[in-house]
Amino acid sequence: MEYNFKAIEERWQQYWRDQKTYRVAVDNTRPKFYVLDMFPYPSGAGLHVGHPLGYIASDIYSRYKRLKGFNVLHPMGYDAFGLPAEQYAIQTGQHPAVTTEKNIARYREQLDKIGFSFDWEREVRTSDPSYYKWTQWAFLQMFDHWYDQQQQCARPIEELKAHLAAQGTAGLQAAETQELHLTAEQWAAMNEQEQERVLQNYRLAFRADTMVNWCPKLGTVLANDEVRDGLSVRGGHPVEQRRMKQWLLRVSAYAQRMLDGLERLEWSDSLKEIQRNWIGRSEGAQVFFEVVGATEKLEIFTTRPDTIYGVTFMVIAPEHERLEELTTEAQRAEVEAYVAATKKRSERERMTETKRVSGVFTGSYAINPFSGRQIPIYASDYVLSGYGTGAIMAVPAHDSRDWAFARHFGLEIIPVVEGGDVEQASYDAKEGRMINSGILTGLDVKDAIRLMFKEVEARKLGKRLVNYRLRDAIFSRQRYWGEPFPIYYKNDTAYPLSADQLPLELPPIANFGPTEQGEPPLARAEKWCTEAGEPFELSTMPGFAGSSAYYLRYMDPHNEEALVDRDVNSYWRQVDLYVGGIEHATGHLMYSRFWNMFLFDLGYVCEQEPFRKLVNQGMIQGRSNFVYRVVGTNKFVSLGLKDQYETQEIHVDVNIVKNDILDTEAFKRWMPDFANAEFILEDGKYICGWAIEKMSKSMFNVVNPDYIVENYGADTLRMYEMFLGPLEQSKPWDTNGIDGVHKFLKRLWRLFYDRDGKLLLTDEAPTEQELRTLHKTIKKVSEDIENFSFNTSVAAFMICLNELGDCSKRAILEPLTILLAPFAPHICEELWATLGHEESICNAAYPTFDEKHLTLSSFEYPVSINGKLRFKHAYDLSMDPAAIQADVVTLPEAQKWIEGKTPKKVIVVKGKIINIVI
RNA sequence: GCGGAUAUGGUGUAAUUGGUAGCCACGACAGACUUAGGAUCUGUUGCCGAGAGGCGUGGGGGUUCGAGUCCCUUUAUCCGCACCA
Repeated sequence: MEYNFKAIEERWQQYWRDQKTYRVAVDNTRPKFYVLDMFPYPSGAGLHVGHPLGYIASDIYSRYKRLKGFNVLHPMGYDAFGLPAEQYAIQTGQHPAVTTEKNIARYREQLDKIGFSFDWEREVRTSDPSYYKWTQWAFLQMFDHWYDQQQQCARPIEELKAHLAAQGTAGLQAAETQELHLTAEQWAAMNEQEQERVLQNYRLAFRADTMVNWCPKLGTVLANDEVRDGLSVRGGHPVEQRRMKQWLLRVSAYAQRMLDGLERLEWSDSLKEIQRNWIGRSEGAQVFFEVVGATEKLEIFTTRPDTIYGVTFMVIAPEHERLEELTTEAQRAEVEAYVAATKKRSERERMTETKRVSGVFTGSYAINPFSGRQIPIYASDYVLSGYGTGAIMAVPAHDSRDWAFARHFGLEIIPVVEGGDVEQASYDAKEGRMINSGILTGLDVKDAIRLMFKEVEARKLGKRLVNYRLRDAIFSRQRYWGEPFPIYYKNDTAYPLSADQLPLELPPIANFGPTEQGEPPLARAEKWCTEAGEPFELSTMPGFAGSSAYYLRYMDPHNEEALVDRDVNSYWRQVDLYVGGIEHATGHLMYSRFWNMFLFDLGYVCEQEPFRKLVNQGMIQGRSNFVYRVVGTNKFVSLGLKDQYETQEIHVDVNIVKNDILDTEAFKRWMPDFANAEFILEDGKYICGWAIEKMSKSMFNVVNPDYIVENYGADTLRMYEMFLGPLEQSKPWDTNGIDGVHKFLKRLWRLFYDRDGKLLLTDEAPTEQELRTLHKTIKKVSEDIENFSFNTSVAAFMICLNELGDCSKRAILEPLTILLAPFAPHICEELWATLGHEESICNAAYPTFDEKHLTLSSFEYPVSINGKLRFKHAYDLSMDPAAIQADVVTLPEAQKWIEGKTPKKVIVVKGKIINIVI
């Protein structure tokens, strides 16, 4: 009987469904383990062979943990809101809910075929009202809280109101949009709307007029992580800066905690580094500069207060709110022209032309508080409005950008740190002795910085300050297919719905594009207002809203009273292992941490961090194949001969190429154009060229998992994806080579059954050699799984079979079957049944290795390190210990190696000296 | 510009973490069985060399009895951030 993977896989998938094998529940008698995959956005294209890579790895780990006795939570769901479904809707009029539903069905079908151990009863969909109720709920909680910097904790807005009523802003240390100074009397004198405007300055979910990334093509604003190189990540459309009133989340309030929290996470160093950069903490000072003829001082942020004597001018961003006030009549025309020109330049242009110096003099002067000199104030787009205060003190001698600006406008350059030649370039290094710097002269830079921090505070010119690059997240999108805001308006003031009014369901509309007035699509909805007629918010929430707490919902997906029950949450606690792509480093993985910390502050969850350990699987790229058409003919020339002709390279479907050899008949059938193609072969074959490219339809290099499952089975697919290389490494998919893994499973099968289907199992006692092989494999495989080194564990299985030869002994095969079950669950279930077990192999116990069988052949070998003798323990199972002993000989020549000293022993293996013991 | 990662046969990779470089596979070559092979099995396969032998982990240097592994330097590729004051 041959290994009939198709029948086996169908049978066991059905069995798992029927028996609810993968259903989990809270069980206080067993330790828990939570393994999570980043849930997919169900796109219309379905899964390609790269998508399941992480799912397979996490499934292996889940199954392994379960066999080890853990109660494993391993859920799956769909990130179902999103732009592609909406754009498809705009083009075709099909409701996004319909296409999403269809795509999910397709995804589920593909996932099921691969044999995952998901508990599907816990499935969540972010677009489901019973799910997004809790997204809206969390938003309302953020709306109702502010961040107390002193207690490092979110607190109810009522407590803030009480504080304002009692003492105004005095003594308030809150995360805020801008610094406010109010007395209790001023607060009391405000009407409701005025008070609300003040509160918006503190709420963790708030509305503000800010510069946003506006994408005209998509008709929506985008968050910073959704924009790359001035283009939208989705679609690659140009993005421009615009001032708009938007909802934001005060993510920046948690910057320091998110930075500190990284220390406690088992994430890769590179990922932590990306988040550190994104948070971008920098220590410096806030300094106020007096402006000639103005009452209000100009506030700047600097990390180099030591260079203040070298400040020869100031620069503010073109968007700076005081630009107009600082512009003198004489300069007005020029400044306005500059601002207009800046606005016209897209974000992309601004970024690609960073070397181009531009700017304009405002006509105003400030006074350097230390040197007392008058210095001109410029506006330039090299100063960003969003960072710090949008204004800088320029030190051309020690900042390359200021230097370039000063050179361009002929401004003075005063060196204040020894070390460089300011005629040639700025000297940016933070080391050297201070010169030309009044009280600082003669000090080392580091001491000067320290002294200046004190001086600035002593002279009441400003204070020490930590700045973060991390911006608040823009939370509204002018789109239809997202969560509606549980917000309505009265006199342009936002009011929250109460929790019992949730979910606020997305209303049906027929046309999904923006209105002619440029309003979001929800403006088309009928009766999109409260019963009293107050209009609801027209924007919807962004994609990251729904994915920010889904891991919590999986713990308790059917709870209608709470996002997650407290007791349930204190059992599952947090995700122990999270597997997903690194592309979410600055998006989802930041927002989730923020969201979770916020819920932690409110006492809804018991862990600060959502994901304890995180593994980033690499991207699977495509491996494209090419044929070479002789120009002007329908003749195709094989790779090795193509240089003899003038050829044109054409992508060919990788599914009709095997081991780079083209199936010429299939090629003729592939496209009408090629029906009567002729071939110039080499050695009777047509060899294709190849290249590594992104996996995409247009390159004809998409390999579908269904195709692999159909032809080789899910178990082969699972093992081959792992065998391809280290999990975290990006690598191209190459179906060549899958035969090796498939052959392995067939060989395993043949240890149980012969060709005629006769059972080969025996109860014979295993030999010592066989036991050694078994226990070595147990040790290797379990260590490898713990280290996510799945490629080497697959290799270990192959070595194991090679060594076992045709051993059909139950005592060897039974533990081996359990060992392999996480990788190839279907065939192992079948073999497990063959071994006479009635229960699923998922309920078996993972075998442990016995040192006894390993120590037998292990030996200690001496190593001398820095002249000291140490012994290392080694398991070299390929060697007979007796033979090793025999190889220990003394060689006179070895004395030469150690310069005269007499060696005690020289260890020689296969005639080579591998060690000399002194 | 700053930061991070990687570099090993024709290909994917492995190496007890400083101890026989190339495990395990793919591919290729040869053979067996076969009407047939995109089935199965056996053998060979880093490079040069008929052989003995020599050379070999991107390049150069260093530490060490011993380096793919550690240090310095350099090159290439990939990724992240990027007027962040």
